Amino acid sequence: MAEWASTGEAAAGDRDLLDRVRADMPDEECLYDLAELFKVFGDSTRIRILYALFESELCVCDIAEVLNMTQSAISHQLRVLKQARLVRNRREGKQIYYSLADDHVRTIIGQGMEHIDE
Amino acid sequence: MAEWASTGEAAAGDRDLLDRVRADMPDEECLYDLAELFKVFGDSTRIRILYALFESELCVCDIAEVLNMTQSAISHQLRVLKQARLVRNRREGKQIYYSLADDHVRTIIGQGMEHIDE
DNA sequence: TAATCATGTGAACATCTTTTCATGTGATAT
DNA sequence: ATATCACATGAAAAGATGTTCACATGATTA
Repeated sequence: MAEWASTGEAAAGDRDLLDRVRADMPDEECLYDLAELFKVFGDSTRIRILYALFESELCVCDIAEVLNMTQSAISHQLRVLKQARLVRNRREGKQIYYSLADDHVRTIIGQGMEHIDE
Repeated sequence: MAEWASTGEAAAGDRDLLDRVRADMPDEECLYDLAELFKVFGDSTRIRILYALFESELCVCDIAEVLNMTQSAISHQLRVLKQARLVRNRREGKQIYYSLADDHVRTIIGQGMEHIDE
């Protein structure tokens, strides 16, 4: 028996399997963007900011107060969230109000919650 | 006019709003776990591994070949994926086959894709 | 048993991240 | 205009992360 046919599952199609996997793989750029997106969710400060915005739009100093962090730290993170188009902002006088950009945020976080609650 | 009533949106409920936001915030541990989970998705190597496993279960060396990376690097990443319970494995002779642990993986990645395709 | 194959793992290195600190910008009020 | 408030931003320091390298483990075969 040839060595490439040694095991069940992966044995059948075989040389084709890896080719098929390669073929179905999205392009490099897409995968990179996807990883970048999840990286944004991968920080508890940013997760907390997003959760805060679930309730209502908030200005920077309010977020800072709720999370008990410096305004500067929050501002840096809001920039990351904005670049990922997860939040939007609008100015009102001196303050700038941030809100969730769309519903994917809720869905993604919701699915994440489901997974850890297993 | 008192300064705390200066703007529209956040002005009404007011002192209550931040309290409400604080109240609805999941506990620290939960938020941390959630961030940890997304951190796992936040690396293009791991995303590529997961995508490869969309197609079929695969052994470590096959994954390494498909991604054109060293077996060691893949092994390290599989450990991370396993600790996050995103993949499972089974032994078959010398080889160890990895597969997706559940459907949250597909859902989460799918939602991520939708977001970047905007 | 010894050799070999597939995989796991610890340490080291380079790189990237997050926060802090100091300062810059834009808007309001005096 | 000047002071003040809310926010943004660059640089630096501390910490976390991913890959490589060398080696260990576990299973098969000779």
